[in-house]
Amino acid sequence: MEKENDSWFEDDELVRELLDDETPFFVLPEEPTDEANRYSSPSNNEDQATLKLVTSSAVYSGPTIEDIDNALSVAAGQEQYSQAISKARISLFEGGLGKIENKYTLKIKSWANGMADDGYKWRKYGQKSIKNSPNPRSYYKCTNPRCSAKKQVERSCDDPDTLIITYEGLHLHFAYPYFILNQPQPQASPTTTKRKRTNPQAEETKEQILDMQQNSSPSSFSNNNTECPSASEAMSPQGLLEDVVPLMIRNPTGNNSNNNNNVSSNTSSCSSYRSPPTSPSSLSWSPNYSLSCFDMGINTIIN
DNA sequence: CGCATTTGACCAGCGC
DNA sequence: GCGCTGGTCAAATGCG
Repeated sequence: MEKENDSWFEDDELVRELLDDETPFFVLPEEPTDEANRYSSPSNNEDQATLKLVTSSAVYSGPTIEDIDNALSVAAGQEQYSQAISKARISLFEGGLGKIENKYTLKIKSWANGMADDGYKWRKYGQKSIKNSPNPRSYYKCTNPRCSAKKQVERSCDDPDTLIITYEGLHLHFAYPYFILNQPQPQASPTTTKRKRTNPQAEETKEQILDMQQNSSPSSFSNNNTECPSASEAMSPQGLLEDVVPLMIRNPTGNNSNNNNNVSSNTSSCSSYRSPPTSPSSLSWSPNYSLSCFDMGINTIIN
């Protein structure tokens, strides 16, 4: 919660916007073509794909692997992204990422503090002993009340140095920055933006997003996750990958010498709410580090 | 005192 | 139906 350094100020601003019920931070473009021109980098296809995802948002029933694959496949037809994403996926799976039903699993070598950290803030809510395994399994939930992401951490019984981390669900809040905004300066005139008329479909979706913001108090969210629109559908392929990519950063085979590269320069292009690593026992790396590392990978591939 | 973690109880799903 | 197993809940505990 406490601010680590100046680099968090931008994120704090974003978080405040996200949490402010009075401010319609996410608004669909009135004129998609104009928006597509505005967000023309790297390609209009990306915006159209994202728009498609946003406008097709439905009742949130929990992200699935299909959601991820579908979202990824949206960009798959686009030359730049299909290449980038396919490479990223290959890299992920080569690094130990596995896919079991609706969960992603990752086996990594633990070192130093012996804990795995992906840059998100997790709350441990349970621990169970596992049959035929001397090591217990820990259960974590994302501390963001709007997020249903969970993960399980256990040690491999074959190799005590290997952590088996199972990710289930997506970081809903992490999808927020990928909503298309029709206001370059969202704080300029919130009231006018909120009631601005658009096409009916866009208006409906905007209302869904606003409803999500208003209904997603911790209590209501915990009672009923269906209040939320599909995060996975509203998420860009980049965001989806980032949800699992952070673990790759900790892959022992990875090149950790890149830690300090482009940390600040990339946060603006991919600002997001990623909770600071506050769990004393499990967190040991910078969220900006994970973010920038992925950005470097994707940007390198794309460029 | 507030927050995170621990830990035992409870519940649901599944196989026999 | 019963027992086993995994997942979740919530009170107790610890720590800063």
